Amino acid sequence: MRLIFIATGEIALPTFRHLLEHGPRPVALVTQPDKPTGRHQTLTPPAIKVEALAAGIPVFQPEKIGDITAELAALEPEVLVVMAYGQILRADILNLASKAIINLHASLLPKYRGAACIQAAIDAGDRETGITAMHVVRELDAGDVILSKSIPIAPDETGGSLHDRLAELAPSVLAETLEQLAAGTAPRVPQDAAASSYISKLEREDGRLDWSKDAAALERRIRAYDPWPGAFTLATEDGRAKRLKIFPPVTVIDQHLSPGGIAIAAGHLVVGCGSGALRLETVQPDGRRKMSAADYLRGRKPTAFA
RNA sequence: CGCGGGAUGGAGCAGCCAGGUAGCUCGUCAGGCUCAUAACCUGAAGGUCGUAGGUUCAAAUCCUACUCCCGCAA
Repeated sequence: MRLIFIATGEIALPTFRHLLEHGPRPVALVTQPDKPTGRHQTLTPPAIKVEALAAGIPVFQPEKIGDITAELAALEPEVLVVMAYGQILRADILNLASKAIINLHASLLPKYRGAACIQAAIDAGDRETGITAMHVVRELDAGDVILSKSIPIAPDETGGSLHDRLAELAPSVLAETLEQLAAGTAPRVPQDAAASSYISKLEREDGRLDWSKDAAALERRIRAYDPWPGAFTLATEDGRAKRLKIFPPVTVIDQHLSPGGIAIAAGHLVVGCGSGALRLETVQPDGRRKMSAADYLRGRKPTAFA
């Protein structure tokens, strides 16, 4: 089967490797252009590009995938597989493959269409999530579903741990999908639009905690947003607001404090929420490295979080 | 050279702007008190103030270069 793999995010790596090892070997990889990244804005290639080149797979990095429609068509693909690519596909791309264009999405569709699907599942307190294989249509993540596999979400699950586990789940979803497509037995289940939800891309600023919310919800958010985009608050120290990152785990405790109010006792740092409170374990002041809440309190004297 | 913060005994910080041989909160060790404790009291050890130069009678403090850590931004 002639397959073109279209992906950028690291969640796609295990699936790409699986194809390299067990086939069908992709005839090309389409990924995002190298981008300036890190503290010094060095131009960095996507990790998947590096692996593709090492394996001798041709790589395309168009600014817009529509720019290389002809080149992709010349490869006469039967199947396009899209996973965490990061660009919206134009209509002419959707018709390139003779057999199908499918997308692997990290949620149990129709829930959590969009970019931040992994964080959304934890944030919402769901008990399970998964990988869904579907046909790509114009509307984002709205195509007919072929199959999905689910995994449970652990009580201490973080966005990072769930990301990694879903990445490992994806190869088997794709393998089964390809088998069924080849055999002509692939189901095609329309999504229930009424049950759908859309989660837009997260920005760093989205990680700011709203202490008026319920303690349990904040605890979930801190786990969901770790390591990206991270959770933070503005800590008032000496009358000045300083950014303070907050890392899991945090513990929900039954203590009454005003939202954003702080209680310090025996090296513990407790923050009041809309209902209940959170005991913090690990924080990181602006410009400093990650440290325990007890260490933080030794050198800093926060009076409130906002 | 994208912008910015930082490097001070084991930990987290102050001191630097207006140079004059180092301080706070803890930890560690010894002893004391206590039924007991992450409690309290007394004492002790532990730092060539990131590295290398420079200015000066004198540098943690001023100047230069370098190394490393971190935040923003992507």
